[in-house]
Amino acid sequence: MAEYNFSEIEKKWQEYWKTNETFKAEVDISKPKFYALDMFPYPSGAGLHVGHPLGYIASDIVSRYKRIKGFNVLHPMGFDAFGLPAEQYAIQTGQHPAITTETNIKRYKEQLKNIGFSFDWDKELQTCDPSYYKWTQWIFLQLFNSWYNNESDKAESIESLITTFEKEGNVKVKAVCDENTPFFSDEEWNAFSHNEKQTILLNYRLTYLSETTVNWCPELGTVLSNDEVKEGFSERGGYPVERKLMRQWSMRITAYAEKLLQGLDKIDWSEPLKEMQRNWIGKSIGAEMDVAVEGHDATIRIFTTRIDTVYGLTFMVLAPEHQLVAEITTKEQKETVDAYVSVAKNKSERDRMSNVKAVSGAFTGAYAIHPFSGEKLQIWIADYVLAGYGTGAIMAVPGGDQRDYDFAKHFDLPIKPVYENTDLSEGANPTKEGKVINEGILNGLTYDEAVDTAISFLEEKGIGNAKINYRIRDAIFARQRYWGEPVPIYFKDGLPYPVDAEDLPIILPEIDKYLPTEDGDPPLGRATDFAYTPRGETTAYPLELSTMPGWAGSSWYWYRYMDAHNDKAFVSDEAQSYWKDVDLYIGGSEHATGHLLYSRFWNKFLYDFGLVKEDEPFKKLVNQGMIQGLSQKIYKLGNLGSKEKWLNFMIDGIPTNYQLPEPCHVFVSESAISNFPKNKFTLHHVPIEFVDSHLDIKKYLEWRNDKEFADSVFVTEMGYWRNGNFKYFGESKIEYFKTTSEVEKMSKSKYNVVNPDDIIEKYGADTLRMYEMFLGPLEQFKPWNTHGIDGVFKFLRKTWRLFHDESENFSVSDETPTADEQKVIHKVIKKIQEDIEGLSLNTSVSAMMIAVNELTALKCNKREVLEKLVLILSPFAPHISEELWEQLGHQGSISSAAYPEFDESYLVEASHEYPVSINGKVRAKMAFPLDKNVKEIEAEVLAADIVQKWTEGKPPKKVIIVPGRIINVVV
RNA sequence: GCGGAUGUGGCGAAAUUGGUAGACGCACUAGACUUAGGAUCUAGCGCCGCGAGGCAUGGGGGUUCGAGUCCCUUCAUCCGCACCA
Repeated sequence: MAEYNFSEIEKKWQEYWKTNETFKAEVDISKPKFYALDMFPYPSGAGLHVGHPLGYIASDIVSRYKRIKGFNVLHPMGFDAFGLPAEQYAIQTGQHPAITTETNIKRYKEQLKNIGFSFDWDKELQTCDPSYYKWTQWIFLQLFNSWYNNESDKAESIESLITTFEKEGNVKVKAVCDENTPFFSDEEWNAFSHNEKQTILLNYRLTYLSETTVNWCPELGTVLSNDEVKEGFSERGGYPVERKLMRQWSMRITAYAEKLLQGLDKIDWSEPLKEMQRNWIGKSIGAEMDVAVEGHDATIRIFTTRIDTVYGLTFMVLAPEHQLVAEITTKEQKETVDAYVSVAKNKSERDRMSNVKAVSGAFTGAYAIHPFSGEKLQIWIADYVLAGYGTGAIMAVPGGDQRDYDFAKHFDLPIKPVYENTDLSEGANPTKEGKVINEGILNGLTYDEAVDTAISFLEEKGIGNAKINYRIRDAIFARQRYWGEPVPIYFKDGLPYPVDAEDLPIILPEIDKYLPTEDGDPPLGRATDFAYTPRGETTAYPLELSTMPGWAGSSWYWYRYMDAHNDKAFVSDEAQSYWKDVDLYIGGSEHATGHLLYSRFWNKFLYDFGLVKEDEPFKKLVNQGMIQGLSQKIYKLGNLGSKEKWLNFMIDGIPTNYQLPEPCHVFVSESAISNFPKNKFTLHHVPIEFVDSHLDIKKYLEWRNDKEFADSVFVTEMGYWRNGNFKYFGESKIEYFKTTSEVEKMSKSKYNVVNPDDIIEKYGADTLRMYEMFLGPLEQFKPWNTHGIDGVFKFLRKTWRLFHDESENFSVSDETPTADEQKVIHKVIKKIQEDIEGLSLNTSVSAMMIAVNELTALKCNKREVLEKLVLILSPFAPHISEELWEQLGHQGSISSAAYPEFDESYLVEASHEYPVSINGKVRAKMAFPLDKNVKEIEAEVLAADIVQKWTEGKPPKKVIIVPGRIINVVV
């Protein structure tokens, strides 16, 4: 037997697992289930880097642990395969995105397999596979055919709504629907034409087509949802995004706002993540109120969270887009208002954001009547009031709100205090403390009383009510792109109709070019015969040309893994009743307001129809931190194109000039950078493989592969390198050219990607797995560095040696372990168990190292101990564990073995075994856990309650002592 | 501005949840074995001090017999949202 030969062992066992289908997960009601899920990757062209598997390793450790703990574990992997990068690549190269995607998936799978995950590859899914997206389309149809009933507080079939309309119209219906839906009676409904009915139903459907303001990205040629836009730029590609009015598909996620919020309380997610979702949903409790406009029938409806401050209302502000603006603006003010509106309209989202502090607005010339006091109030428009939130109009209370205050100061509008002891000379007083002053029915009341009183007043007068508002908007659900799921909708008379579920999937058609058509239609407009003939008809109607957004396929995929090959249903009832929900979901926090919110939404919808068993899909969720790369950069004098003739710099404070042989590119070592004037450099990324404490200049130039750079000069603090030769400025000779490094996200363009395959080749997958865990807490962001990896590798080699003698032969003893050996192994069994349950995987690796060190020191080679050691090691380092398990004489995979029980009696400290007595001072023999010595200790009893506990009871069970002092007594 | 998190050696980090701070690993130092060492083993390794000892968990204050841990305050860094009424 040879030394620890990881590559041979790893190959052998990966092969074994594959041929024996070791990790196949089938419904087995005799065992408890455990579902460990990873966020499936989008297979990009750059391949996996060492950061990707971090979460997968963690979930794999838990999966393997749960298996030997007796659970039936579902641990699947698949690919989120539709998306923009493959399509952008297709546009550039003409290659079909399916081919790019397939190639990338193949590469990903190879890389994943090298790491030795216990995935059940039989369950693999790809969102771009028609047998998968058939069911994505099917769920889309369910949403299209549903509405949300606020009365029953769940989604119901659209048929039930039609029945209600036919019987009693929509007046009594409490639905989540378009706010502009007119009221109608049963007679009116029945008198509507077919098309009118369909148009109205769109206001109720949970996926619907409507005219809305969307995020339009001209570069990508598509609309984007709110979570795909970051600070006015597209998340993918970073292109500018505009607001634009378009007829678009949306998902009525707002119907589930309250449930999505409530549900957060019962799931085990990290607090920051829940907070992000709460923030995104943005519930605020307040009131709505109608404010009459002088000389008009129209009233302005406003939303406020501070109805208690209504007496501080001194003017009104409308959003520039508000529909009443045109109507109420006076002739005198028309020009000013129109000008302001058009400026506001043309402001891009970015300009608006960068200009948050600037106060602007225009007076409409109209006046409103204060609903409580009857005072006359000026009506203004301003872009600090958003059309998209609340009612697009506010009551301005400059005494209580800083923005209103700034506005009032700027335009010299009146400011009134609301609460007692308010100083308004510097700013508004937004607090709720004290009593309301100022005249009126709220005078002298506290905040709570004032709110109640004001709302009662509004209700009495019929001009308002309490109101809950949510910030979350319906999600735009269409992309004018090719590489996505076709929307199963056809058009007749310009109205959308669902494709019959029997006719799914609507296959993504082949097209000649992946660009919009000349008419500006999405790329699907290029397809010939992309049409649908409804059952029982002979006419073919055009199908929807948009495709679904990237998040469609990922909003339900965890159910598909349960029953991946079912062609009768998206998941069988049997599989779903067993696997139910995800016990542990690991993935990045960047999906907080996208995937994780949409998934919960779809899940709750499916739950309403009894299609799934749990209303929350992910019981426990952990965000793994990103592993960042350490980029290497070099300084270049001037721009990339510019050449230098002279080197002007300082040495020891003396200005120095060197004439270069001819003008050339000049790179400067980090160590010499301070010799040069500042701000003359540009920084360029260098592939990290050329840097090993210093830059390998030859390799770098070779890589540049550019004649123009061939004679570049590389300046260090002592001289410069050129064409393989070094010229020194003085006596000293230091030739190393230093780069500068920076922690950044790993990416191809920064040349800082570390491929796990390289690590595996050098150290093996088991070392990679353990090292990634050892790096630090799972949730934390951390840069990748290989500095500690030797330590982990040494540990595995040491472990191997416990089982083998000096001549590398397998050698274990059947003798009974000593008490010391038992203590070591039981301590670590307990620790690992606690750590895995708590996902504290970095400390469990440490614990394992300690155990192996201790066993090595004890020269322990007892079978009983080593078997247990292999078992607890197996989730972390499965390959070496399988090999050792086999050498110990076991048949088959270790994953069918049982996790060892720990025996508490080996772990009890000696403390309570020694008699203790009390007499002012206490003498006791105590075991000290850390130095493991039993010492005689003199301790002084200080705390009275301890003395009492001591004297009341029998001999204490446990006494904790630090030198000189008793610190606790467990009776 | 609002919300959330995090601050411990040269570095990654531990700390049984209020009980000997710095486990474990890296780096470093010395020694042993070696033809050699980027192999292995042994010892040392927070700071000050020859020592006894003293000081140390971003800073300041508090509660407690006892605080990295709890409370108040302050500073710094990171993340999310951002004119949300």
